[in-house]
Amino acid sequence: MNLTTKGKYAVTAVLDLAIQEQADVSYSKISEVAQRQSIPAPYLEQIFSSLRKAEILTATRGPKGGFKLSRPKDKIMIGEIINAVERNMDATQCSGEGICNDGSKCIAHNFWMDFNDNVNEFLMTKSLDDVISQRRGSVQLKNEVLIATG
Amino acid sequence: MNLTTKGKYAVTAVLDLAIQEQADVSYSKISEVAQRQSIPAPYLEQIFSSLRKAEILTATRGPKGGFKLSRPKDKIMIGEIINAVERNMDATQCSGEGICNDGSKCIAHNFWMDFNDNVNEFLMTKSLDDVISQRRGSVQLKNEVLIATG
DNA sequence: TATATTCTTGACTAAATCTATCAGGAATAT
DNA sequence: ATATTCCTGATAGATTTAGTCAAGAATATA
Repeated sequence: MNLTTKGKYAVTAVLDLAIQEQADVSYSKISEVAQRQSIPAPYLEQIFSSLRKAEILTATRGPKGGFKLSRPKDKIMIGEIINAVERNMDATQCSGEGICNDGSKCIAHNFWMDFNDNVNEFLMTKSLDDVISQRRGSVQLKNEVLIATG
Repeated sequence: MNLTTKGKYAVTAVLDLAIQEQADVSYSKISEVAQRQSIPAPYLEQIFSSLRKAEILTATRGPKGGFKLSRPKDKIMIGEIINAVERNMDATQCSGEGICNDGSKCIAHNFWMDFNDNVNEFLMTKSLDDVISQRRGSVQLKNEVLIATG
């Protein structure tokens, strides 16, 4: 499993675009986002390129050009962003193939599959809108209550 | 956030010791565990050393020596094992210090803190016993139901 | 006591990955 | 035309990972 600076920059930068959209700004330049969020601009270029290919962002070139969200901010999930730029978020050693110990499932295989489910569930149910509205996802809150009551 | 081969080997190897204990085997040699679980023995040596320092395992040297769990298998949590061998499982850029954007919290800071909580909750509520009994943690099952029903 | 066994410690290394940088090109608004 | 902005691909240093290796210390057993 992998969650690096790249994925974190990606989430921050896309959140920045969502906030701009809220303020009625359409396209933002890489250099603007980079400066606001303290991200190296040439690195962000790479990251935005991946996000555009993943159809999370839309770009136009030339003066007044830049990037914007390709969808409403409640329809873009944090997990999508991470998957678009990170190598892999799978916790199994075998990419889920079940060949982690000499061709068979290792004794931790099912545990890591459960872990994957947990992480993916979390990341795929949090939209940009949830995050910038400070709304903690309702699933997460209910989960916390359950844990507290056993 | 980091979850590497090392952490996965660690979980597998400690699960192996838990299974051995269930079969009334007390001490297991590194070489035995390594072979059973397809882990390079000298690497496992390093890993077990960390786990001993974290008081998850107990070792004795000499013939008939080896490693065993330092506590009952329902009192050792998977999260402890990972924390003992991995560099850091924190998803924030700032190690939680809130200085991730030019000295202040970045706009994703609270989200990553929530993510940390979710992951830690999962890993710290799963014991070795839970995993080898194939018991899915009750928290996780309840969570799944909630998600399904909205 | 001698010996084989097993952990203990620390140094070392090759390969992979991460975190960028940079240059040149293509599209577009004015 | 020209300035602007994205687009693409190459490159490279630093860091981390995933191990290996050697020498030493403790212990059981004969």
